[in-house]
Amino acid sequence: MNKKQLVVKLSGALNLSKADAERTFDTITNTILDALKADDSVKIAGFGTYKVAKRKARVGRNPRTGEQIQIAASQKVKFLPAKALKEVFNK
Amino acid sequence: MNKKQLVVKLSGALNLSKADAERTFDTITNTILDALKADDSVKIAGFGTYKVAKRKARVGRNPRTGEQIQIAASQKVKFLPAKALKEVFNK
DNA sequence: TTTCTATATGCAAAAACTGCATACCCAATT
DNA sequence: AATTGGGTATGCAGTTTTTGCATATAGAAA
Repeated sequence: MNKKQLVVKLSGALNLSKADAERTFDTITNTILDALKADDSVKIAGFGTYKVAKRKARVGRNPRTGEQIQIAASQKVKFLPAKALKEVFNK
Repeated sequence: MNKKQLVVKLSGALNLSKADAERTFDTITNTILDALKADDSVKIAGFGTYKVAKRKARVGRNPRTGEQIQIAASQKVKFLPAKALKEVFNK
């Protein structure tokens, strides 16, 4: 399912125009992103937690040439599924 | 930030009551979950992709006792941040 | 049409996962 | 508004899993 299909579903479920549904959805993702940018984690009960994970620098490799490469430290957004979410998929 | 705080922010940004903002948000998470339950991945351009990862059974270990443990196969929801999202946190 | 994403490759190192106790924070009920 | 029940974070070791490097291409999405 892509974003467009999701927006269509939301449009129906929320009784909104597609444009409004999309705007609503974008507002939510932006709100979450803003919190993450401010180095805050976002905990959503029954769904999961978004947090920014810091990854250390390390040695990588160019798979084509086999050549070693230094990989800089980086940050990435992590999503940790809530307990309820894990149970849904393991019953 | 927890769900309640997020709902308050959305309520302001979307000009909705808190109850409506929460209902809207729940509808979105439920829609995503339904797709995942149907074994579909959810790809949101500019944000990320949710998919269900299947993990095989394996042998683990109790860190306290060192005892070997059989771990059953399981599934978990994975979130892969989109390119745009990685860039935000690495500039 | 033009941008975005998945894939596939080998390999080193970081990170996750396991059980479990404690502390903590949140959500819901009274 | 306050209490309580429950989910979540943390630390521990050692093994499994994941990550992410470059790059082209195919396919899909905006």
